[in-house]
Amino acid sequence: MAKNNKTAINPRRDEDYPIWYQEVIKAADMAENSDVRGCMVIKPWGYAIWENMQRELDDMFKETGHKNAYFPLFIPLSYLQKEADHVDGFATECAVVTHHKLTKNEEGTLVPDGELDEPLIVRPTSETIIGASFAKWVNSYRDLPVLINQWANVVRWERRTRLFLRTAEFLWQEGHTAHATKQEAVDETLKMLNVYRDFAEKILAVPVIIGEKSESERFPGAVSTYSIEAMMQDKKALQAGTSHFLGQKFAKAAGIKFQSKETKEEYAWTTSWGVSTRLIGALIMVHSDDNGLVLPPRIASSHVVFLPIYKTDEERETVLAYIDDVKTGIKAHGRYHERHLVIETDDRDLRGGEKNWEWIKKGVPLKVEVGMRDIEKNSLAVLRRDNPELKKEFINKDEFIASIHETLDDIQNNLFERAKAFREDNTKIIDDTKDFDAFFTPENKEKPEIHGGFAMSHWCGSAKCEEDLKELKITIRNIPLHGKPEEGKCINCGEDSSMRVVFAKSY
RNA sequence: CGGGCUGUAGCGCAGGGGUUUAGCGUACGUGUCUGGGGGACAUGGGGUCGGCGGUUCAAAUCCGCCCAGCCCGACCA
Repeated sequence: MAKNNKTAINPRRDEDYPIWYQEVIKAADMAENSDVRGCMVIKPWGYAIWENMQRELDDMFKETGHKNAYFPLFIPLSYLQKEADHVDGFATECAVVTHHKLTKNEEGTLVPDGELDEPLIVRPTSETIIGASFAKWVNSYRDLPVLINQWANVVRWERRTRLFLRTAEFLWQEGHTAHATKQEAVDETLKMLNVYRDFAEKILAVPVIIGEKSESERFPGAVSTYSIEAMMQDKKALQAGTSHFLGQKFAKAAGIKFQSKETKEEYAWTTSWGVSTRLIGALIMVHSDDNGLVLPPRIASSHVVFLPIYKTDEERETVLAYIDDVKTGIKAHGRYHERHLVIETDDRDLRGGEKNWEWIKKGVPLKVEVGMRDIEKNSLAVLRRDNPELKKEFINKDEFIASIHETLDDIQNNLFERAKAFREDNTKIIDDTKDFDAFFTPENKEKPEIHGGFAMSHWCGSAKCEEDLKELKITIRNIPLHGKPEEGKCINCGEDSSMRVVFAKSY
């Protein structure tokens, strides 16, 4: 059998990152483009990740007092219009429903018919329609706070789409809350931002920077927007989740009013926050390597795959029985972080090497080969996907069973630490304009190599400086919440600045 | 929405007005041998050449329009 030195994914990350990304998705069988422009089909291996995200997040939302509900897919056009900034932000990317039936024309082809009096838009986000409900639900300070989350699909008619990162239709959750006081709403906004950070770091093993968005990057209609920002392996930033303090703007637009203790009529203070299937894109781009997907165990579609190796039917029985035995042992060991371990046995009649590579490309954390030789030695041939050398280890069966949770945790931590080290290696404190320009300028302009990273530099706070820096194709990702106040000079204009912000190229 | 590149079998590609049935690699089916890192041999099946229209005796091939994908911009959660 020829030893093969080439990588499973072509091109490699350093050769062509965008194509590498698509190939990883294809090789892992996670999703594909559909016949509908900009929309994807999420296949079982990819969807399982989303289901796991949903379960983990849903628990966290419930623990912080939120309840799930569901609101309509369609939003009357007039609702969107109620909040001026909101309209400006979304009007250019709305799918609009104008008819309610189809009829056959003379040629026998189906054409839209029955024009609606008022067009409906397919929700790009639900502030306005949920606001309308809140307005009905809230009359007294006793009705507050209202803490609602919805799991839904939304549509944004994006010009340029990429699987998971930006699709015309995507899945997400959107939390919407209403509060009696400003402080309470601000606290909620930050609380959920922290929930997102915990989720990203603990479950996805993706380190993030939490911070506030600059005015130009703010959610349309928000008073302030906060984000979690992650660094991908091409050193670009990805906004992985947002939390918005909406002030009283949407409350005023929708009429969410209540009578206070002091019997005064007041507008509520609202928030909204969301994460989407874009997180799957983040997961791929943070952990995967030149051999395909690498999944952190806490979010993995499956945790362990057994590959039985045998020659005869008799051996097959023996091997499968041995595997069953190991499985039973693992199950008896209890749940992994309150989740049943998902264990597969791949007994398809495929050649060994091919089957091996398939699971490597799918990123399953532990791949275990079992053959007669292992059985004789009461051992297992285990491959940890986080091992870049792809070297398998022979481990005693009972030890494997006893330590499987620790092994999975070790993989989880390893992936997190690796991602964090990568981000730290590529985050620079830069005060000199020339250094700053050089940092963000590729050597090869025609086909830019992977370069840059996060620059922690001073910013005076003006929108003009932010605009000027777009020449370098960078934006302010966010203003870190826990940054130490520090006097300095704006990297663009040299004016006084009291804060360092995160500059980066982004998705 | 602008610029560039690309659409031929599941995937990757060749062919670039006429060569009787459109090829190659790989994947897929069957058989034998194999089997602990991407097998071997044999034998099969699979195609509206992205779509529509035009030029022509003849179009995968030339022309026009459209659609889709990717990259770069603009725009944007």
